[in-house]
Amino acid sequence: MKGTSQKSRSRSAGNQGSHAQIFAALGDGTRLRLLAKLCRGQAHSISQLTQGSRVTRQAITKHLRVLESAGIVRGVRTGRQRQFALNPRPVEDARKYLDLVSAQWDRRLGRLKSLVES
Amino acid sequence: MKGTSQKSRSRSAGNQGSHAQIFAALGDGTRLRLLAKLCRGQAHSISQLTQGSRVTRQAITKHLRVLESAGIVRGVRTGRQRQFALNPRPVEDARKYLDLVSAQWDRRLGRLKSLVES
DNA sequence: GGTACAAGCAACCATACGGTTGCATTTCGT
DNA sequence: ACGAAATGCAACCGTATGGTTGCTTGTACC
Repeated sequence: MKGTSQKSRSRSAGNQGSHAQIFAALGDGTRLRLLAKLCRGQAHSISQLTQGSRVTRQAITKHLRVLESAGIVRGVRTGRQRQFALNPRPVEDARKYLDLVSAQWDRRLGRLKSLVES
Repeated sequence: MKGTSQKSRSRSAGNQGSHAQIFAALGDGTRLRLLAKLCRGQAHSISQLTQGSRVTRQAITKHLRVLESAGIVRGVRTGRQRQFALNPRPVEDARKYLDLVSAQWDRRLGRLKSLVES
C-alpha cells in the first residue's frame, strides 16, 4: 500500500488500486480480529474493541483508521465515544474480486481441476 | 504482515494468521497485476512477468516470493527459468473467509440492510 | 464545577516493504 | 567452448507500518 500511489481512480476493470488497499487493510491479524468482532453486527467503541487485545488502545485506533480509509469500517461519534460499525460493501467487493480470479482460473483450466480434486 | 509473527499455526476456527498473510500478499497493486496475469491459466517465467511492468525484474522476483510464501503461487524450475503458476487454493480460502464475514453480517442484520439499500 | 472515562494528538522507535543497482551463477544454443 | 539469456544473491535506500508513551481535549455525570 505504499509504492502504489492509489489516488482516486475508479476504473471498472482491473482496478488494482482500491482492491489492493482493501486487501492490505485485511492483511493484518489484529485488524482481522477487529473485523471478526464487528461483523457480528453490533457497533463497538474503541475501548470496547481494545478489550481482550494485547495491544494498546492507540494501536487499535490506528488499525481502525486503516480499516476506515479502506472503507471497511465506519465510525460515528455518539457522545464521548466513537461507535465503529462494519461496512460490508468493500468486503463484498473484495470477495467478488477473488471470485473472479477463481472463475477465470477454473474457466481456463476447463474445470479439469474440479474434476480431479473433488 | 510484520508485527504478526505467523509461524505455522493452523487452527481451524479464527485462524487470523494465515488469512492475514494471504490478504497481505494480495494487498499490493503490482502483485494483483501478477495475479491477473497468472489466473489466466498459463504459467509464466519471471522475465515474462516482468514484461509490461514498470518495475525491475528483481522487484517482480520479490513480489513472487511474497506470493509464493503465501501459497498463492508456485514456481518450478524448467531449465534455466522458473515457471510460475497460480495455486487457487489459498485464493479460494480467502474468498470463503470474506464470504463468512458477509454472511455473519447479513445474518445479524436480518437482511434489513439489503432491503434498504437495494 | 470537578472528576473520571473516552478519545485525539504527537513524538518516537524498530523493523518490514518496495524498489534499485551490481555482480555471480546456471543453462541453453551454436 | 563461449556468449547470451534467465535467475539468484546481497547490499543499500527511503519510506511505511505497527507499536509504544505521554499529554491534551472533550464529554458525561453527580
